[in-house]
Parts: sequence; structure tokens; C-alpha cells
Amino acid sequence: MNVTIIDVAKKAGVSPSTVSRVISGHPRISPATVRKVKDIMEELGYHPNMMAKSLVSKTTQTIGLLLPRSAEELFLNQFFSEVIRGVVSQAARSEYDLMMTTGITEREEVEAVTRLVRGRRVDGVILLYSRNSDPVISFLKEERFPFVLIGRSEEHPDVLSVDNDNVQAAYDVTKHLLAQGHRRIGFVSGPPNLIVSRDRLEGYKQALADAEVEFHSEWIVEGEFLQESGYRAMSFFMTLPERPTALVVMDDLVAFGVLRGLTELGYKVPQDLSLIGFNNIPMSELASPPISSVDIGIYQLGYTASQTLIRAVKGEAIHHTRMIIPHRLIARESSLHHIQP
Amino acid sequence: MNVTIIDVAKKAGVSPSTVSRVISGHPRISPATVRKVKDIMEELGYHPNMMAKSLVSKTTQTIGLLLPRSAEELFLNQFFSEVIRGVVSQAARSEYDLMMTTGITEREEVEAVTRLVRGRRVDGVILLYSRNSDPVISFLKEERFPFVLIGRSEEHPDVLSVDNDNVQAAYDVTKHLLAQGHRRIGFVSGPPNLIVSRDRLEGYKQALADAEVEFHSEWIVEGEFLQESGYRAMSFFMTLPERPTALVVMDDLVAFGVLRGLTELGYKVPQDLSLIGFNNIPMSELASPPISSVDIGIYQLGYTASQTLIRAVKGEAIHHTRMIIPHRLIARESSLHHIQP
DNA sequence: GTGAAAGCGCTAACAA
DNA sequence: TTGTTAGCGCTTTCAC
Repeated sequence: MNVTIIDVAKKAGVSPSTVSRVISGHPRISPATVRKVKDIMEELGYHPNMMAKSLVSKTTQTIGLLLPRSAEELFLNQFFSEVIRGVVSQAARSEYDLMMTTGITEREEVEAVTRLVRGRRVDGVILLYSRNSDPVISFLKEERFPFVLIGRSEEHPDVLSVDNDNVQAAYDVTKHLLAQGHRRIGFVSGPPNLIVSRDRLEGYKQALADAEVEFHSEWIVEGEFLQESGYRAMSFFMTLPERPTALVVMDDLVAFGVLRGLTELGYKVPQDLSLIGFNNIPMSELASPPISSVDIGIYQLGYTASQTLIRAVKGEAIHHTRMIIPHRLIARESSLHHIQP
Repeated sequence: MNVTIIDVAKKAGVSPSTVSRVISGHPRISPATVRKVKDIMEELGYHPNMMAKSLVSKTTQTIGLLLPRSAEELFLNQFFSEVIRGVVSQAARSEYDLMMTTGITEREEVEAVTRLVRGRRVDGVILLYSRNSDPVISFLKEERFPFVLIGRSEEHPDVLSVDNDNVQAAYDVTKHLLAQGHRRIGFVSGPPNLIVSRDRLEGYKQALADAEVEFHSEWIVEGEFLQESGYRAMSFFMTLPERPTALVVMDDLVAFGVLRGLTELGYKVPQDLSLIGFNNIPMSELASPPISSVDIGIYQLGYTASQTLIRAVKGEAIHHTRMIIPHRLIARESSLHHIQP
């Protein structure tokens, strides 16, 4: 059997409540008692049973992280490990543990978070990415359970969220290409049900409009965050009679697929087609030519989400519901080629 | 307040223990009661409080995953997200949750694990990677707490572990290079305190010995699992008066660094220097030329570790303490160049 | 400043 | 088959 608070109390010749007070740093308790109890705890190798503590205090010192349903495929992307790294680091710093869960289907996903929330296993939840209509968000709102979203929700604009200004980011990127003289710019999008896809498309459109460049809907291609999607998009664009001279690509991995396809077909980047991606994965810098990208501060997203959630859980004031992590355009060779419009 | 087992009992006109029995699927309980209780649970939206359950049952349905100290740097490598993916998937399948923790210093690491174990927050622990002398392993053994190691421990050969046969893998790789006619083969190692580094070095040496090729200790370079290490190793090798014609590299990311350096200096791979790495990260296939690598089944490592741990936790019989995940050599252009010895 | 006692929500003997 | 009872290890009034 493990050593309990009662063992400590007996040995120290005090009551269990006194020991409890020492543990929680109660103010009105004599320094002598504190010393004595702490010594005994040390001596006996006492460690509080978190389950018992949680049961009565109704807090767990744990936050939950719901991975997106298809973690299988999403993990391929550097994005998730980076986010998790940010969350874990911050949580550890705040002495919170991190509980990860996921589900294959939407039903399983809801079940998983229900288990965590209703089972009182966590004090708050972080949601990764936001699909358009998400039953998990509705559930958490109904339960009035603390949570923060990495991404944003259109239906629930009032929930705590940590996000990039994706509209602005795409605007910047498009403007960068326009500044190189490009007037025919295509857009390789992600899954259309993701808000990030729509935000970036919006920024792209705005930049074109502001530059009074005509928008071609046939130059928008949708795909997954996979290399193959890029390859496919490339095949599509390169057979077009009037094809773009530059591409804005939703994710570097996809951009890599484009690049690879172009190289295979003997095209030159950026001369034949300029490229710029998002997320600035390590590989982008290493490609030949190096791929321009937008650093969206993935680690920061996770870190800030964790920080915000823990504040919310503790009931601290949070001034902004929507926190924006700054992005940074990193121009590399793949988008540095001036053309005559 | 949340609905408890007592609320359900009252409304169903039975005792709390009966409800408890229904929940745990107790055999001797009348179907009528089961139906009634289940209906009421549904109606009231009852969910068991896991903390209370854990407190009395002394199990948590949760496994812990201790990330290596410098998760900061290790996350950069695809390895960890892949392992986690395997662990999470399997755990979810077994209806276990996953708790992640880490520490910056060794002391913090031990503390983190102590919190989990002594605080009874988890039923078992998975340890990622194994350094040479690890206080965490000693602690867990002393506590007689279920755990499995991803990797292996020299000091504690008797603990449950899931690993590759890294000696054999390195042997295979070296033999592959020997088969191309190489006789001057260098080795770019990882941190020397990692057992995986030593195992692979061992396999490399054995292969050389079996082929009666002389071993040159100056052709062994140690580094981190970072691209820069590869770059540095490359610089070193290329200035040697008598330099290797092929390199075995501990990790693909490092191999990528080598490749990049060679390309910058105008050397050709595999003609001037052949390369083969380990871990088969997605990037390897995409490099130019594509980098040969060893697929070590990272996902499988995580999956099997989780599976084994959960079995151990449940007290099921485990036949082998040491489970080996098979590896597979994937020869690509970077190591396919015959030379005349 | 400290102790006694009640109770968090659940399970598991032991009875019936 | 079901109910009664006694805790699991901890916190927290309410006294003193």
C-alpha cells in the first residue's frame, strides 16, 4: 500500500487536515508544523494521490488535447508535432499534464471528448483545427466547459481561439507575387471545409482585387494537405492553354509536390512558374530551389493555446477571445523572379 | 451539479451498487434491471466520474508517455510524431487515454514520472528512447510499475522493450554498400550516449569485419540528429586525404545535411560519395537524388509498445520481454552506384 | 493554529 | 439477484 496523508499525520503527530494544509500552502499554519510535516513527507516518500485530490477538489491539473479525426494523415504534416510541442512545453511549465485523445469517426470524436469532460478527467480542452460545423464545439459550449480552439469557428465567433490572420497572410503572399510582376496567379487550396482554406482564398482574392487583377475561378484547385495534391494541381495547371505564372499554395508539402512535378517535366522554378507556400516546414528551405513560405508560428499557436486555456481554467481574466499569432513571409528562390507583365 | 450514480439509483428505484453492476457489466443481474437502469442513465445523461472510479478501483484507463528531455529538438525529427501516432491509435482502440509528460532537466523528468506514477494518474508508462544510464527506469523498476521501453536498456536487459534490431539493420546497410564495391565506408553516428548509436556502430563494424575490410576509427563521426551535423560531417570527410567513397548515416535528416553540403560544393551523389540513412522520413524520397534509407517501422514501434503495455497492465501474459520490429532497407539512387574497389 | 467530521462518487465485500 | 455498508485518500467547513 502507498503512504497516505494519514500515515504522515500520525507520524507527525498532527491531524490529516493539518497535513493537507501544509501541502496546499495554507497561510495560517505555524512554520514549525510546516517544517515537521514536510520532513516527514520527505522521509516517508509521500506523494498525494491525484485521484482523491481531484475527486474532492474537482480539478485535475490536466488539459485535454483533441486531435483531429484523421490524425493518421494529419500527423504526416509537421504542423501537428509542432503544435503539440508548443502545448506540452507550456503545460509542463504551468505544472499541468496533457491528455491526448482522438477518434476515428465524428461520433467517436464526440465520445472521446465526452469521456474527458463528463468523466472529469480534464479541466479544459484544446481543439486542433476547426471544421465548418463541429458538434464538439457545440457540446463544450453547452457544458460550459473551458476550451480553446486552434483556428477559428464561423458559427461560434465568441469562443476562445488562437489563430493566424490567414486572410492577411494570403493577402501578403499574393501581393508579394504581384510585386514580382505576376498577373496570372493560381491558388492551390486545401480541403474546402476547413476555415483556413477559405480565409486564405479570401486574402488571395482581396489582393487581386486591390491590384485590379482579374480573378479566374478556374485557377483555384482544391486538394488535401498532401504532396500528391500538389502533383495533381501541377498537372492541371500545366496543361491549361493560358496558365498562371505563379502559384499560391496552401501548404509547403503540397508546394513540394508541385515543385517535384515541375522538375520531372523539365520546367524551371521560379522561371517557368513561381511558387510560394505556407507553414515553412524545414523541408522548404532544403528544396532546390528553396521554397518561399509563410512562417505562421506553429509552436506559438500551441503555446498560446495552452497558456490561454490554463488561464481560463483558473478563472483568470482573458482580454481577447481571439488571439492572433503573427505570420512572417519568407521569400526564397522559388518566388524571386521578376517577370514582365 | 453533475448527475451521479445515486441519482440514477433513486430514479430507477434500485441501489447504487446495482447501478454500478450494470455499468461494469456484472453477469448476475436481471435483464429487466439492466434495461431500466440503462434507460435512466440515458435519460439523465449520466456519465461515470472517472476520478471516483479510479480512486476505488486503483486503475485509470490511462497510459503515460514520457517524452525525452529535449523534446524541443527531438520533435523536429519525424520520429516522435510517428511514434506518438502509433501509441495514440492503439491506445484509443483499447479505450485507453494517453497522458504525455516531459521535463527539461533529468530531475524534472524523474519528477514528472513520479507525479504520474505515485500520483496514480496512469496505469503504465511508455519510455521513449533509452539513454545509457536512466534513473527513470530504476525508479519504475523499484516501484514495480508497469512500463515498456521503446529502445532498449543495457543495464536492465530484463525490462519490457520494443525495439529494432539495430545491429542487424546497420549490418545490412553496410553490406549493401560493400556489395556496390565500396571498401572505404564512413559512419556518421548520433549522440554516443544513445544505445541506438552504439548498436548501429556495432553492426557497421561487424559487416566490415565479415567482409575483411579494415576499420578506420577516424571515419567515425558523432553528431546530433540534426541537419547541421550532417553538414559538418561532410566537411570533415571531404577534406580528408584518403576519404570514404560511401557513408552510413544514423538519420535521414543528417544524411540530408550531407547531401546538401555535397551539392553546394559541386560533388555528385552517389558518384563522388554514396549515402544511406535510417528512418526513411518522407523527405528522403523527395531529395535529389532520393536518399536510400532503412524503414524501421516507427509507427509499429509505438503501436506495439502501447499494445504490450496495456497487456502488461491488464496482467495478461507476455511471452517475450524484447519485441523486435522488422526493418526494411530501401535502396534509392543515393546508394546505387557500383565502383571498382 | 489545529482537529473532528462529513462527504466527493464510486466499488466491493458481505448479507439477505 | 439485489441492498447495505464500509471505505478509497483527500479537502473543507465548523468548532475550539
